[in-house]
Amino acid sequence: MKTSIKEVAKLAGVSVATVSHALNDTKPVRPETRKRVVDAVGKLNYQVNPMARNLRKGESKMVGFVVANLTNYYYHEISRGLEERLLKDGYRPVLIDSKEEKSIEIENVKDMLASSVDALVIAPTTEDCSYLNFLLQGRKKRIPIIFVDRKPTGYDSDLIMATNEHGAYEGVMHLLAKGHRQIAFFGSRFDPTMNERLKGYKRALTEYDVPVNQNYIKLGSKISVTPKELRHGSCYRHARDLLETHPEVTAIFSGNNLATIGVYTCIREKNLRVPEDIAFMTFDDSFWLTMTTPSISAIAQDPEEFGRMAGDIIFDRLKQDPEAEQQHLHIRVATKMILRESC
Amino acid sequence: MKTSIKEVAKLAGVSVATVSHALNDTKPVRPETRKRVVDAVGKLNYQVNPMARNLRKGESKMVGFVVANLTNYYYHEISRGLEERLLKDGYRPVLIDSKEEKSIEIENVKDMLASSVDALVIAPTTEDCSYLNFLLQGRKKRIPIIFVDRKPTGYDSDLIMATNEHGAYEGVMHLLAKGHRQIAFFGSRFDPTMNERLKGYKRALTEYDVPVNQNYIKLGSKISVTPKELRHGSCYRHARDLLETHPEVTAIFSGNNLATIGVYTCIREKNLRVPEDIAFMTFDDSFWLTMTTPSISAIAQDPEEFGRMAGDIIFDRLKQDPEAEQQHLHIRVATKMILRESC
DNA sequence: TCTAATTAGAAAAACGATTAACTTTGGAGA
DNA sequence: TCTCCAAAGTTAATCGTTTTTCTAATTAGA
Repeated sequence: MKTSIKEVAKLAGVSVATVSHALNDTKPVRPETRKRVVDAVGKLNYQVNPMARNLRKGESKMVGFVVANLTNYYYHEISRGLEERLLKDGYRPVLIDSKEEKSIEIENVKDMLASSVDALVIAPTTEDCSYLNFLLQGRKKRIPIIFVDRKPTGYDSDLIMATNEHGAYEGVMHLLAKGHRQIAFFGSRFDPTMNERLKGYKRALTEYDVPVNQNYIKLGSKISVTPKELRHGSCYRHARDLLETHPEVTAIFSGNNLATIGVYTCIREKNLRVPEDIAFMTFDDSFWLTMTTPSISAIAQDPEEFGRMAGDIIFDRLKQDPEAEQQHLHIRVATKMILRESC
Repeated sequence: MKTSIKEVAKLAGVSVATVSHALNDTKPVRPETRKRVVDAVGKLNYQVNPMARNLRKGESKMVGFVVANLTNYYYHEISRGLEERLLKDGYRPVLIDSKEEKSIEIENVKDMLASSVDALVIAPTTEDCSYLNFLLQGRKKRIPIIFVDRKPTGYDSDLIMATNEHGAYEGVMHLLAKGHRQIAFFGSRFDPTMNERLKGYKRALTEYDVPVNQNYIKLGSKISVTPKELRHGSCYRHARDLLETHPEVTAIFSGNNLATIGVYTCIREKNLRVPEDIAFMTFDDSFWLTMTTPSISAIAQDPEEFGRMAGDIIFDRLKQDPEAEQQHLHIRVATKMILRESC
């Protein structure tokens, strides 16, 4: 064990209460006494034991971040922003991966609640988050819960996500304006967010009176693997099938970064010229999209900003009276179309 | 607050001690009594409060992972492997970013020790880790400390890292075998690991009787930024300078993934043909190295495996008698050369 | 049948802080 | 001079567990 407040008290010749008050400024302490305490702290290299403090104060200074799929570096970026914001107030994020499995997600949330985190950020795997009602029942103190990236049903709370429908709409409109009419849509998996993007895709087509062809819409399986394995995952196979059976397709809109890895790998292996043979655009920006030849146009989000915003909301909520009826924030962050060489 | 062991005890009509013993199998409990306890637990949806338990037991079930630079997704991969291994035994990693700053690293380690983590994994920013001697002094119970990726001086402990010297040697030998003689070396920053790679580079040159030209060796600054910003960071500028002032250079060996982002961005912007105008090889493999045209050859490590190995060592150490004198493991994991189109 | 050993459970101490409730002292105001 | 209040401490309760120690009851051995 380390040195405790008791030994500090003994060395300083005061009671533990006085040490605590001196250190936390919770009660007036004579300058002379304070000096004795501070000296003792320095001499003993004392640091408070956070477990004892947290147990007593009923808090943990931890924020759980339950991530749908840590394979997706997109979430790491959110985490970066979140961490940056939390550390400013002495809080820490604790990540856990749901691997795109609802059952794991539920376990994760349960686990986090059991660890008595002070707030929870959830990037849900599925739409239905009603399990939260069950998990939270019977709790006296309610904790802030912020959803990011995907909008759940069955449980309402603060929410931060991109203008997915509009972003996809804008991207597909660009492809249409360039003259493309046979445009395919790929997604790494079907979830509420992907659905919004798909809607944007369809709306754009409809606006140009292009019929929606279900054969052009391909959604991958939800297994969670490393990015390297994604190169030849389900999106890769779907892309290969589509390009072989539907050579009339002239453009692809990829619904997210993971799908792009598979689809673009396929395009490369088939030695298709981009954008001449096939135009390409993706949702989500990444540093490597400028390393490809040609560089890849994208509908960009700012995930780090999502993380910082989530942190802001958490501290707002933490400051509020937990009993007060609260209006949930549903924040939509605008996407930005970044045109490069691929379309 | 949530329901505590007290209420379980009351409902089951036993003492808290009995509840604890029944739940932890630390003492024999009559089947009938146990059933009453289990029923009460179920009815109240009771879960132990980990802070109370940890306070009492003097452990935290957390492993601190102090990362040199979380911008580098390489460390996220280590973290993935580590988390996977730790979760199997009910432990959790807690990440913190040192942003390539020694002072931040020291604060982070101090912070982690104060949080009473049960073990520490450190990917150090600097060679000199003697500060640990100071931070650890006066602790009764010593905790396992595992270094990954970079070998420190001033404090000896378990260590896991790649065969950096050999990996770089092998890569540069390949370039030499292909006929290149003017080979540049880029690194994102100078640290012990980069130094090992640089040595491998030099040894290969020497073996071919090629003099080492200091003008061909460029090391970036150590600031920590996002991968997107890295595209035009110090490695980018160094590459631009070198390619303009030393057109005789025909091949580049990049010392790590971050440097590659900058260097390759420059190559692309200059519209140089790879490998005809300039051959390219990098240390560290990434999924996007096959998305570029041409695909990029790499000296691959398996960072996830590093994480798992670190976890294994931690549990070994935790099982050992902490007083026993221990032999520190210095594990070197072999790299693998993956040849693609860039050289 | 009596003693010793075993078993099952309860009581209480401990972990290391915070904090509410007391004590003591000194000074101000009437 | 007396009362009251504020300041600066101390004592003790508390958070929710685990674990040591204690007690009572049962069992085993002779």
